[in-house]
Amino acid sequence: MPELPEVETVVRGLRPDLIGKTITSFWYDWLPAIRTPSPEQFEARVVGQRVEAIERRAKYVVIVLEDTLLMVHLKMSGRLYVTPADAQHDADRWVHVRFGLSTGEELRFSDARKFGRVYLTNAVEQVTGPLGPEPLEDAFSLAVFQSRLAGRSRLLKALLLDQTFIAGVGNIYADEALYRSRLHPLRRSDTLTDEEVALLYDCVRSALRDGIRHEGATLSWYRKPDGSKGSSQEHFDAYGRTDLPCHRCGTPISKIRVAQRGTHFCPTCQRLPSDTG
DNA sequence: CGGACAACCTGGCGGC
DNA sequence: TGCCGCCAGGTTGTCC
Repeated sequence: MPELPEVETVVRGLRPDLIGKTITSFWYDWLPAIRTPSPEQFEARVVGQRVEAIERRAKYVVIVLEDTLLMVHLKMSGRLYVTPADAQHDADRWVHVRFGLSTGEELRFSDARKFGRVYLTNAVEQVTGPLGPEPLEDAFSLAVFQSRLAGRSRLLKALLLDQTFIAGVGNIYADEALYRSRLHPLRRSDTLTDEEVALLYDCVRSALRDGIRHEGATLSWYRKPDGSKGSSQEHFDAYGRTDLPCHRCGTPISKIRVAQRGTHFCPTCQRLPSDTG
């Protein structure tokens, strides 16, 4: 589910609910969700720890505890939220990890598809492996983008999805960024002009910023920590708009397969140089 | 190095 | 209504 805008929205929503509270218990019912360390170690290291801050790196939620980092990857269908602990028998059938809190509430990790994972670590990179830069940080300048493109030839769609190239872009915002830039998803990265590189750089950032502004996209599973839906999906130009008219030219949006992912684009606005149209 | 593909899981939806 | 096949926001490992 969640890409950078959705994870950022989760992080922002969790802060007021969680910062300053202390974890008093640990429970799980799906062992593979406890990625590292062992459940015994996990419990020993997390109980008694106060939440000092909550951050995001790529698509990971990073909960800063006094002596360790609690990291969560929501993958496709994961949710993370704080709720009164007596709400144990409500409609959420997919809760696999609970952290009891000093307030009598609990931090829940819920995940219908069971792809999501939780981690304890002292170093973010130990969990994430090598990651590209954060696209919305000031340090990610056009010059950085240009230098990361140098000497490689990749399909633009695959490149944007590559977390070691840029961190946080997923299938939705890759399609939206390419639509905005009028670049074809099958375009090779080494065929871009300087102007196109600069345009793509701007479009990736604006697509992500707008996603955050709309508090993420709720397609099926994603919810903000307060349970409400994001509205980013109401503003898509490409993603999920197969056969609907392009917002710029009216041509029906096409859907193809690129990098094994459903890929939506306007065949009129987003031409390959070889297209004679 | 780049890309295809399978695997990890379950739920929702369209088609018959 | 019921069953079936297909699709899904992500990542990782294998193979060519």
